[in-house]
Amino acid sequence: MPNELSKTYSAKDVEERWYPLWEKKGYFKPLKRGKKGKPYVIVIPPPNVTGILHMGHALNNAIQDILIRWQRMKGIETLWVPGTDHAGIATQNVVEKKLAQQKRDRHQLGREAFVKEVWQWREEYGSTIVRQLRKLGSSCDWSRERFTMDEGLSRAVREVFVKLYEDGLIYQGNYIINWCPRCHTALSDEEAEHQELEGALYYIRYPIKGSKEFVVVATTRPETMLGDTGVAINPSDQRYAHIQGKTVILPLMQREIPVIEDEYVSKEFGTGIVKVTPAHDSNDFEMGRRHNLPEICVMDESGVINENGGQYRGMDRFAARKKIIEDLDKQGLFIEQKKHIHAVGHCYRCNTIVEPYYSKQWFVKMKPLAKKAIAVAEKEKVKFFPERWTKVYLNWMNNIRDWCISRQIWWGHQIPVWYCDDCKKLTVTRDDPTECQHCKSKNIRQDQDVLDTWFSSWLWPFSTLGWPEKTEDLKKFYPTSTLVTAPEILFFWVARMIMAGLYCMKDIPFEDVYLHGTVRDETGRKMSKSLGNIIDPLEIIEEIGADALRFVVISLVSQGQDVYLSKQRFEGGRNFTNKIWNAARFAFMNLEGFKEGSAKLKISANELSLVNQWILQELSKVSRDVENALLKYRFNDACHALQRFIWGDFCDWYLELQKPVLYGNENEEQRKDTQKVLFFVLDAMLRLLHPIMPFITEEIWQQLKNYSTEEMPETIMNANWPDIKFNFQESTFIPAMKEIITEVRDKRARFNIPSKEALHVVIKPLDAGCVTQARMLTELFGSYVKKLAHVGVFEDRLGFKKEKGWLLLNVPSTLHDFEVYVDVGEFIDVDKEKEKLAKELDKMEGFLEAAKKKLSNKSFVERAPREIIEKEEGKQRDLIIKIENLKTAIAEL
RNA sequence: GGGCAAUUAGCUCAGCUGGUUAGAGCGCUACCCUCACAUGGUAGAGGUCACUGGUUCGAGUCCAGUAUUGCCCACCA
Repeated sequence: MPNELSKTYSAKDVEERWYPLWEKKGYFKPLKRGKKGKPYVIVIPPPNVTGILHMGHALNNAIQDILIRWQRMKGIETLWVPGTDHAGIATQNVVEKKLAQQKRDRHQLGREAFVKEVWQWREEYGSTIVRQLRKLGSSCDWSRERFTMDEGLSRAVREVFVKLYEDGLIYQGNYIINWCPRCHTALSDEEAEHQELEGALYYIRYPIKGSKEFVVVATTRPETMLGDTGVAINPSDQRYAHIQGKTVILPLMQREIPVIEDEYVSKEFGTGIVKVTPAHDSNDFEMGRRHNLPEICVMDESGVINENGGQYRGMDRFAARKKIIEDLDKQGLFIEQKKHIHAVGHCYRCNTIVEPYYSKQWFVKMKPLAKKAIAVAEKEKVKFFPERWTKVYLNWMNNIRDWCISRQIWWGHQIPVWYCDDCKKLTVTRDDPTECQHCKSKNIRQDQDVLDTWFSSWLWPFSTLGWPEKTEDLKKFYPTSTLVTAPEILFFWVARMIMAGLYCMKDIPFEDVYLHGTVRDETGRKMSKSLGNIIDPLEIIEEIGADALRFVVISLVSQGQDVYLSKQRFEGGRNFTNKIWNAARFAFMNLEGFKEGSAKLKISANELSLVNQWILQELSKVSRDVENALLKYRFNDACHALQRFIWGDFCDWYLELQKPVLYGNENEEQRKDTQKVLFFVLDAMLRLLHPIMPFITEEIWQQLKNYSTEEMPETIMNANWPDIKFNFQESTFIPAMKEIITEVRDKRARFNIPSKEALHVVIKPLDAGCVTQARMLTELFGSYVKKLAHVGVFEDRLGFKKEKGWLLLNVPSTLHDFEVYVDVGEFIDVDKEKEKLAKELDKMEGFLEAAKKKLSNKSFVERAPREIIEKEEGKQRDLIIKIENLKTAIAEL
């Protein structure tokens, strides 16, 4: 019956079968079983509704799923809250693009119809990413799925806005903000991404009034001169003492503007004279305020020169820049331009160069919120993994600036502020007002702006649990346990969530923050659609399955280092799933007739063969290793430990060694024991692997259940995390046997001895006292060595005398009292062998030299710890023996 | 300008609190379609751990500096 498993693993059928079943049965919901105590909770970093699954998501969600599945199997109540983000600007852009294709635009539609259009778009496409997350195997509790604009979360946004306003932490004001001339909206400082660009520093003459002299200013943005209302020098700059208090004529505009003195001006940069444009530069703005300079805005919301720009009106800012320089040049006022590399802000959504723009916006005062957020990181109440991010976080928090939260777009949470046409006062309330709070006038209008997307995301860890209602979920699941995300949104999101949590919930939102690297292509570039270097995770899943994808991606994650991917890398994952599959097939073939309640092995050391003891010992080790790795978020370590055990220990050695036992009928009892152990190890192995590779483990495990007479859980998802502790007496026999086998195989390979040629191997006890032990070796391991190394005779012989064609094996460093010989007869190639042995001898003598030097070093012997010295002495003894052996072997050739 | 990472086999990377004969996967070479798997097996080659100093009995591992690369932050126009 179980042999229906096909020869190669087909991920697609398997994966499509299990996920719907898990979900339907409600296994992703918080389930109480086993351990009491604090539940383990993760909130998903909500992907944009516009999103489609990319490798970054795959990595991010694979990690979360591993943590959740692992904790769930440990009997802890787990919750993984999924959801999506309305992604204000990004989504609006997408829908606008769609409209444009239909030759429509949002202004034609009007606000209400446009918003409706976006909602419709969301209905249609918004579940794409959510469906794709399922394909990955993500075990989120979908019954709790949230959206940053759903009713509850909108309630939360409203609540926190009003609360902040009432606490005096939200204010409205005219300031220079980052403006995207393409999206037509203000951006926060974080949303303006600085990129180093090669620009130019333009040197321009401004005539001094009533004089033939000039002052020379240097600027990177000549077009802003149209709005200049002053020229500034440093008060202590002797070079310019003579122009203090003078007036200059602004070229092109012929405006008279004063020379002011301000400490801000650096004497070293440019000419030491700065043109002051208060409406288009944040430093100039502050300077302007200090000196009461007018603020003249010369651009409109699209970055086009407006009516204040005189003859340049209607020109795009960059066209104007060019024209202005030309015109200045004609007038002899342009001196030169010098190459200048500087960081220029770009819109994080559309990559347009942002314009510092003077406008009325809403802001959140951040300093008061940051205070506690700093403390919790310093006291490690919130811990960052890798730790180095703590510093980055603290640095940002300590230099935090106010957060511009108003956006001039339509898709988002409209700002809950109403202006009264009559008394001009503001109404800010939790429920939509019908009249002015102050004068009861009905002539009120809501603020047209919406809030920054992140103003809803920063509430995510508690808004998704029901806040501001006092729900059961909130009580039970807040604070959450681990946040898994990428460092790119450390400031945007993580830092702000910590502030919001402390402000609204009076408690941290999560205990651990695990920051993983960015997914890049093999040349180190970020994967992006525009670069055309993406590897589509869905395509990979289609081809080789989510398990293989997860395994590969996760094995490359090392402590926050970036992940470099190429398509070729996924082959390894496919091969590994296939290996597991075939190991299982083999196991099932050999469990024929086995049916026992052996899930719990109750066998003491002396009842099992050494090989069985050995694999159980290795299993204990790997279960410990995986546990430790996951505890420390060292996912690649967990992967490697499992791969090494499954492929190396289990498949390459254990299964191969047990073939004689399983095939042969000589020892029925040993065969039964081995079946028991095989069942046990396979079961444990699958459970250890399940968090990383959920589908294949479930598939095999369901088959395995057929062999158990004991009740096993319905799904491996809810099986227990194996806690395996075998402590058999360490045996030197297994490693020695492995060495003998390897060495014999080596001789065979190097001398081209055909596999049909059965070899003769002799163990020679070095003294009579070891005879019994040698006999044990040959008896215990005879069948193994014979099968795995194609040995015909494997015997022990006291006083064995080597003849022509016999070679001393260089191996069993763990067996001091024996020598092992193999007869390669006619196949011997003396020169080849000599060469190899000489090389080996050379190496060993080098090591011995080093060991001797160390041990004869007085300070080493005096200062090094005892066990290190003993180890070194042991090493020296081994080396001496080895060298002796090598020398004899060479001499006897 | 400030900060952070990285630099170990041809490639991609492990190497966590200093003590091994420095590891893995891929690739490479040779042999093997052996009754789980050729998406496989066996064996093998391949490294003066970027450089220079220092601390130490002992450094791939700690410290300082140099170089190269990448990332983040920053209002000097």
